[in-house]
Amino acid sequence: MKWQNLGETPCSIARSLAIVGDRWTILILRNAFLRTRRFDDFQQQLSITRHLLASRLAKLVKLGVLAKVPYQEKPPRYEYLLTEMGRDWYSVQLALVAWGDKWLAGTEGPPVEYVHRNCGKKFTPTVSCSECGETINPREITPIANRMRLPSDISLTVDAKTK
Amino acid sequence: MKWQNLGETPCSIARSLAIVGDRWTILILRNAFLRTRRFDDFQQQLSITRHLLASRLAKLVKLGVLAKVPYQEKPPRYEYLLTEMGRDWYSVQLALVAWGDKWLAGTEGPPVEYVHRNCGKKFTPTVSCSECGETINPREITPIANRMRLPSDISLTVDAKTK
DNA sequence: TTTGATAAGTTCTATTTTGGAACTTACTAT
DNA sequence: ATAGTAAGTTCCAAAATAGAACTTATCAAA
Repeated sequence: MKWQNLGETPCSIARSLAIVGDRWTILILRNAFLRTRRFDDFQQQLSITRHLLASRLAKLVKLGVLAKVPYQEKPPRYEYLLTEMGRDWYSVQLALVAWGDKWLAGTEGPPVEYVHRNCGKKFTPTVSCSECGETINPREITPIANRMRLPSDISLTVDAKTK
Repeated sequence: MKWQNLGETPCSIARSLAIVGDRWTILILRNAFLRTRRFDDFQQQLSITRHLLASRLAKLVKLGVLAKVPYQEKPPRYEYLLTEMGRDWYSVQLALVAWGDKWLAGTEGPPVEYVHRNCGKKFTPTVSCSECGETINPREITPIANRMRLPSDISLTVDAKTK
């Protein structure tokens, strides 16, 4: 599989990875959500090379995740703002944070906590069913292939024994 | 920033990326959730080089995401099974699928749909608040740094104008 | 009017990572 | 004896990345 083709395969994971499938891109988006907008700020905060940053930002703009917006004309200067598509990435970021908090935080607890202002409480981001609201358990999900060919043919179960 | 250090920074996103921050690893986990367990099956399904597959599997085993379990003794053969930590990754995967379905599926609709057997319906994975159950909107979240230094100092707002 | 600073990149070379293919080891089956 | 299977390892060429310096455009200060 070549990375150029990845975005064209009938799999939403593969397609997403074609955009955000490298570590720098995800860190750039993390900082965008923390209100970083300018080239040099990203560069200094992340210690990313300028070359890579330029190419990642250009890609995110091309694909519609960020918008490059002028903030002054003389000399021309731009900032990178999250689009609606970019803002929607927040769900994935929160899910990633929740996983890291649970499995990688060690004894010190999570590096960042989140308050949901609507209810005023610190919370754990939870992936739930849009229809019944229940928290998702992988064992209770059946994937149905529309156009993607699944490696095996059937439903997802996680701990099944070798036949 | 060097990748070796990424796992040690006080940020759950960075730490998670130290494990799953490359595209192959995420595709390996995708297929693991579709019941693939053996080296050659992963290799053929993904068209990944054997060398990379071996190194990615070893890393996932070392970090506790997969378990390498013998399934026969003569000759010794192993399969790679998701651990609890690995199964928990499913939340992130679903969030990623939901994002890809929404923004990258085009007119054909999602390549795979998911049924929540508990309620019997096709659903969209939704990230919600563990405390009040509401769907999360990034504008309603305030991150609180415990040990991570935030680039700016304050709360997250996505579309604020340049000052 | 030279010097310095700032922002947003681009260019250059060295190093690291990845891709592709063949090879190895330890069995089993014909 | 030959072929097949599973799980890797080895080798080399090609691609991506890191690190540092350089460029362009403008403003501000000395």
